[in-house]
Amino acid sequence: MEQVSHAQSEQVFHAQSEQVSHAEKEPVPAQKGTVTQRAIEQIKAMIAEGLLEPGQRLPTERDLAAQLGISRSSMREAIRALTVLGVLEARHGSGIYVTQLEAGDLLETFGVVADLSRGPRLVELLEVRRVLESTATALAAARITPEQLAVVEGHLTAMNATDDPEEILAHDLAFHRAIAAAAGNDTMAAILEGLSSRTFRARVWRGYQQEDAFARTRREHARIHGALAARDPEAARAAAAAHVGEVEQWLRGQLGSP
Amino acid sequence: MEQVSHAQSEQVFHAQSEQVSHAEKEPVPAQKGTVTQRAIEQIKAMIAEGLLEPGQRLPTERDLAAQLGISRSSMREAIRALTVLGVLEARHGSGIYVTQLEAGDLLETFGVVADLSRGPRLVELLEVRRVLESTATALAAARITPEQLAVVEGHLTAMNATDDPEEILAHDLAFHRAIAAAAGNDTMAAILEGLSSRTFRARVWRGYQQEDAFARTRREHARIHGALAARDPEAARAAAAAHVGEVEQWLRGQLGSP
DNA sequence: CGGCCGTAGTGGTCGGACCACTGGGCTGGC
DNA sequence: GCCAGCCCAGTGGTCCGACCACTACGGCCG
Repeated sequence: MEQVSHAQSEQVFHAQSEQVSHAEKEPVPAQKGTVTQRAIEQIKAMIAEGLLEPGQRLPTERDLAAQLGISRSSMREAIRALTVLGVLEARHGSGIYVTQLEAGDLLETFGVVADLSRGPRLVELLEVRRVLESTATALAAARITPEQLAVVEGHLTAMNATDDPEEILAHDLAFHRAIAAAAGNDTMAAILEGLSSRTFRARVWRGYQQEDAFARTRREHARIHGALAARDPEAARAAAAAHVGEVEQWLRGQLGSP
Repeated sequence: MEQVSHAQSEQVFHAQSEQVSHAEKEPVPAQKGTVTQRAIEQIKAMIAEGLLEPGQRLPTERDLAAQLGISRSSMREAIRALTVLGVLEARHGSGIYVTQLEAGDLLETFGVVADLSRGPRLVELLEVRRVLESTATALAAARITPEQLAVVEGHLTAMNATDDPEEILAHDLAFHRAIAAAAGNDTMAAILEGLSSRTFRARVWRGYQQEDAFARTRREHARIHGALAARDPEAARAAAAAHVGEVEQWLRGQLGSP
């Protein structure tokens, strides 16, 4: 509405486009895509080739921009992009650093998928979670240490000791997180973390908890814990699959009757 | 080195910081994080709440920036961030649009994880892939249509008809992609796509193919195809798990002797 | 010797100018 | 009357330069 007259037609052609003035002997100047996109790829490539180690500090934005022959603005966009991907980390006043490139760093964006999905895709996500969660639980049954098992048990009892839905949800998350951690596959744990993100579960639970879900959930969790304590991978796998599958089936039924 | 004298100490304090000058009755002005980060969250929230439908066009960068009370530069960083996440899509000269928010759009970034992972995490990724791939193959065995099966078969024969590693790799990818598509879970297919990204597999294969891997791969693929044709989910699951597990075990052994 | 403080340096933000591309309306030829 | 082509307003892409907010380091003072 309040779009004033831009008057951008009085363009004096300024000699600004000498951005690639210097000699470029490359057979293909690789003018593909935007300069920002190119910068993203180049930084990614530098990391992939080992020129940038995890935790290492990068040159300043100004230097990086000069190095790749682009403006600081474009370089900042590239850095921002790699920041949200969990590849880089910018510390105000200090510098830009490569993250540890661990599963948790890179898979944080996975939560966005869960947050923005709805309808049929929620069921698909739960199906993926069922597969991974059951596997992780089975692995945990074989590898879990007594200390880790105690943590799991702690969340189980804490979850049974309260009626506050918020607290129950928190301990529910921690329960599964502890199991995933005990499975020994950080990547799988990180994916499951994303698939169980706070907003995602809260959204599903909003209606699910109105059923007799609390009692059922407690029973299922007890069964999972029992299988872990018994070091029975197959029982653990079955219990976990049934647990997630329960919610999955309920959600599948909800799709037809909004 | 060639860092010239910035001379940025002659700062005349300009009245520029009236960015939040207007009345803000919120109990907490939510000054958390950077303005760009806030913009990202706000746009994400708009989409999550349904204010922005998939495919819909957003206001211009300039309008959006004005709406949220930030500069166009910061807004552009936010847009760029959401672009790399597969949430938004910018078309030069036309406008900014919300993507279809399908699994493929949002999980495209998953490939970055595979590209930047190395060492033990590669094994973890293969373990995840083994779990998902075997499940997807089992599902496909139960649901695949004759047309889809024909496509799978086509890639199998094409892969057996050439000796060009590049071409074999391409058909190998397409073979598994076709199976994943037949499983009926787009989300799972998208994740598997990321786990089988071109650069990822090329890196692993670089050494793997020197063994007698070609013949073995062909045999395993034939076994998978046979299970699909026989509509035998359990056999398909086993064949797929063995196929991925083969590479997984080889890679596991490689870790000790670089 | 230790804490305080100044300051250089770095990421964060802003505003404006200009470039490159798209799309629809206008014009002119057929 | 219709279609092709041109024209141009609008929009994303890029660049620049200034300034703000924060960090880290080192010298100064008690």
